[in-house]
Amino acid sequence: MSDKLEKPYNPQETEDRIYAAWEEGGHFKPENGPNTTGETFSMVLPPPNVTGVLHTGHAAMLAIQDILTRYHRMKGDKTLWLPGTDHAAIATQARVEKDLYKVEKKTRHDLGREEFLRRVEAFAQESHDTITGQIRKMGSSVDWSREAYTLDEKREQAVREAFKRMYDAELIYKGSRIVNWDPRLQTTVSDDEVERKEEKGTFYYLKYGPFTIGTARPETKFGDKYVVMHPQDDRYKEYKHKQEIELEWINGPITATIIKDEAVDMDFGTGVMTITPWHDATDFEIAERHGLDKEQVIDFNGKLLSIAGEEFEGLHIKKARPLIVEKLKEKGLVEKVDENYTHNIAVNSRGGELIEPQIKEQWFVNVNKPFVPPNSDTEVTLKQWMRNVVENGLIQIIPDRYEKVYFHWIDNLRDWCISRQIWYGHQIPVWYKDGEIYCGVEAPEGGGWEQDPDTLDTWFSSGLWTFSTLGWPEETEDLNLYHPTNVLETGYDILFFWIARMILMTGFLLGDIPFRTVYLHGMVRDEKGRKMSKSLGNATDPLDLIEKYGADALRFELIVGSPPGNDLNLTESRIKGYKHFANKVWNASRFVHMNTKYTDLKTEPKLLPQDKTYLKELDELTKDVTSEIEKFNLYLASEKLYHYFWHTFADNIIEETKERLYNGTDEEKLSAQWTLNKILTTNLILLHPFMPFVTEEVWGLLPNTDGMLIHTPWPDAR
RNA sequence: GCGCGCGUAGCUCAGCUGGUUAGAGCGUUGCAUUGACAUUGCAGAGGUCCCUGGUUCGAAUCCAGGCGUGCGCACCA
Repeated sequence: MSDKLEKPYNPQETEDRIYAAWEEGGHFKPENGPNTTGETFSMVLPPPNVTGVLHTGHAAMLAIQDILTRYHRMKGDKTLWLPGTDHAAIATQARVEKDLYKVEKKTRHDLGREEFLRRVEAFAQESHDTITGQIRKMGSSVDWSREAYTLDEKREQAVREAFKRMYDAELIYKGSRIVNWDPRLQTTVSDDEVERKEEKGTFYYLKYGPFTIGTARPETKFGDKYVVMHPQDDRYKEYKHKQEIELEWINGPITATIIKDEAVDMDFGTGVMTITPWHDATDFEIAERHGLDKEQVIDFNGKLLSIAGEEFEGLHIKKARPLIVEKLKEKGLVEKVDENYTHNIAVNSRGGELIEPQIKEQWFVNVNKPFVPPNSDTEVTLKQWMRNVVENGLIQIIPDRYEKVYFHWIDNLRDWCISRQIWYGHQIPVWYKDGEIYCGVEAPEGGGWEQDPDTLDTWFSSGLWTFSTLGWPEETEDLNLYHPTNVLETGYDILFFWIARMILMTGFLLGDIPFRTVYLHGMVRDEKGRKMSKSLGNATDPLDLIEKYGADALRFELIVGSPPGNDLNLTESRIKGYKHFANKVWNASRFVHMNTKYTDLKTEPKLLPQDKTYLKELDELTKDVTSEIEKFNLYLASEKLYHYFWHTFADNIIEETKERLYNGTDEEKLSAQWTLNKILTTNLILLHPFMPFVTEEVWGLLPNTDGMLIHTPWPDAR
């Protein structure tokens, strides 16, 4: 065995073998850990989308979570890190639709729901296999025996149960409201999935009777029969008490009603505007406030309706706009044109298509309706609940500056639109028959019932993740043992999408929190701090980096010098440096091995004062590293270990002991041997969460160690 | 408009609750090394710690203002 300490360290030869030994030995299962403290420690893995492969951001997430997991396992907590993947509904469907069209020039409607879903599932399965392989490559010590999928049968049960309970409590309702409609994907998307993109366009000033109104979208103006002004705008005071005016509009004379509303920004444009309540959220709200008519102008495919007149009906808005502008000009209704107008347009962040607001009947979660949570007798709304649990410290967010961001988001939160007109996802557990409506976990008895064709927003099922994975709605032992989970570690970019929704769901369904601590990591960027993207060509595949430098080195790079919440610029030269470090660990171990292998070091010999000093420093290190990990300062813990190992242990202590090892008395020699072995083995333990592979490999090759390092107890800091 | 972050060596970045000669990786200069390691060691060069003012015995670190830069949210008729 000991001949294996060859040089230099070869991660490629080592890592897969070590991982297999851990996995096959059942070492990731909480039941098999040392479990000496009587405490549990649990985390769920934020399930990666089955839309492709993992990126370096995932790698960072895996590294951080694995460090916490290994630390707690070694410390003696009954430790569960539960893995899984996310069906990602719209993202996955869009991906498959894109491929389908590219390769076969077909749409999902050409295939039909059943066949199309078969294709998506095949794709998801393939993605799943790739992803779980990558998770293994990173060294993640997840309990594969508990692996879950957001769209598997058990999770389906949880989703239906959750839906039914919320429906019965009237927290889920069906209503006609303005939603974000994606005409290409033919589905709604939630407010958080809409992204604002800057676009250069043209701004038209139109003559609207005595007023001038501005618009970037002339094609929506056909039905505009309300003109809105600010009630305090003195420029238009002559109209303050006037209700109606006659004017010439695109398709002839109309009667317009003058509305006064404070939503108008007096400083923008001319301070007067017309509204299109069917296709704009702000306009919709104004119309609601004043009880105005709402008329649809654009259909769900982006084509103009009959309100546009025979001339334009059926035309797609893209084609119609120049024609409409032409007509407006002919009629003398265009007063001014601003060609250099930049504004933000709404696009679907899951597919990049323009969003057209529409009024549509959809399912919503009411965030303002009071309910009584389980285990409680006071009423709260979901909004209040989400705020309370963070405000009163039940949930701690690291870094804490994100608490402010979280509160701000809650303050702006509107009812959550949860229905999607796509096929891949959890179909809504509601059935209809002759005007009757039934909501249940199972389909109703008897024939003639038709299930709602819509599916649920992917975040609805992810919101249940901390407990649906543990067996809920059944009262399982896992649920009792591991919920609430201790830590939820994820990127700050999904604070709203996911964290907030988990808090919401867990609050209503369990009257509890899903986790005690939220650890947010930053975005992984390229060396120059640019976002990694396929189009820039700067996206790095973690597998390539592992191949080149080893998973230990990559993990170290993702941890050292990267405090919670800070973006990290991934630098290859630094990864190389950490590969050197792994090699340093290897070589220092070789040295200790060579000089101790024939010596029995089971009992502590009489130690020289110098060695006692070294061991005292070692205790300091242990104390420091432990406390930094407890405080989630992994970046400091790893840096301290790096420095101690290289510049204290290797550069000083080893150098100093050489003289004694080669020329000292037996007593001096034995003291040095024992000390070196002690320092090395302690460092291997402390380093193991950060660099699991090289440390486990070395541990197995040293003669004075027992068992596997993964289950070796964490040292007490005296 | 509201909020948040960052500005430290040529480059990319650490520096916790203020305390001695300010650190890392890579790069760079010189020397050394045949017995853990050239994936090495030692030594060196290189910094007005963005600017101004304040608090303090003492500030890269705390406070205020400014400049630069990045991000989130809202609005965008």
